[in-house]
Amino acid sequence: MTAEDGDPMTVLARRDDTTCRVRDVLDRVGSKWSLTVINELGPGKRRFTEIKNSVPGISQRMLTETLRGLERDGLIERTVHPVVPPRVEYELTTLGRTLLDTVRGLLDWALDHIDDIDKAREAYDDRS
Amino acid sequence: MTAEDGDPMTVLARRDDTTCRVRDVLDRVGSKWSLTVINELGPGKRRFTEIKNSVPGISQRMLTETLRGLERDGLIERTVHPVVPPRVEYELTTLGRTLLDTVRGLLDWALDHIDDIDKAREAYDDRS
DNA sequence: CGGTATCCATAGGGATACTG
DNA sequence: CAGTATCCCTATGGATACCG
Repeated sequence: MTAEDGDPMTVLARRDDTTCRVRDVLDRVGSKWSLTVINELGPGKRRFTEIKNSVPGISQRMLTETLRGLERDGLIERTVHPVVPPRVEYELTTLGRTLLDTVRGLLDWALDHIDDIDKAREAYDDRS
Repeated sequence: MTAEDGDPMTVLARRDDTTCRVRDVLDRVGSKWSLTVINELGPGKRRFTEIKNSVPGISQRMLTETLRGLERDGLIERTVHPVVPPRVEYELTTLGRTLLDTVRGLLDWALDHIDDIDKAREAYDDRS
């Protein structure tokens, strides 16, 4: 998996234009709410307000922007049902689904190591 | 928030205080340069300037801040060699190493799907 | 070399009000 | 319900200069 044959080249440094494009992707995926929202859509279709309620702390504005960004990147699909009151549903696309496992990996890692990190932070802050 | 039965509760919505702490971790890990830097330290010890050179676009200030944050979280260790000129080396801790695979997963995903995403963006922008 | 310190512009993002 | 539209403040982060 690694290119550890004495070559310190990494996936991100391989070529500069590729690097920048990877950065674009990371900026989207790593943006404040994206991972959370993608994970939230894992189980299936969700409505706007459902998502909003299950992601504590997100504002209406940020949810809209996050969803638009993910839609633009082809990771989720937005379906508007022409009824009143409006019903809008979001679901992962095939592409989005390929990201789901990775996202879960990161989220699970975070959950598993929160305590370690908290301790490390305390230790660090005490030292200084 | 309500916890209905049959509700698709997710890892992030499980409990509110846990949610917030996961957010903290995600904010660190998902911050602009962290994933890249962690990945960069995968192969082993690196010096400050080495890292800076292999992460195109990062400023000295941002690299310092990113490294400090990761150090505070116990993900990397900083070693200062008392020589002139100074020599400072960074390497992943055991904890940091547990994150490496996940990080690589995300980076690899980004690399693998850049083209898909670019196409999706174009298609989206054309439509609107 | 490996940082701080400072200044400063801009994007991120909250709060609130309004709408089809 | 599912958004826009504003306003406005703050954190992020680039550029530059200096330092042990």
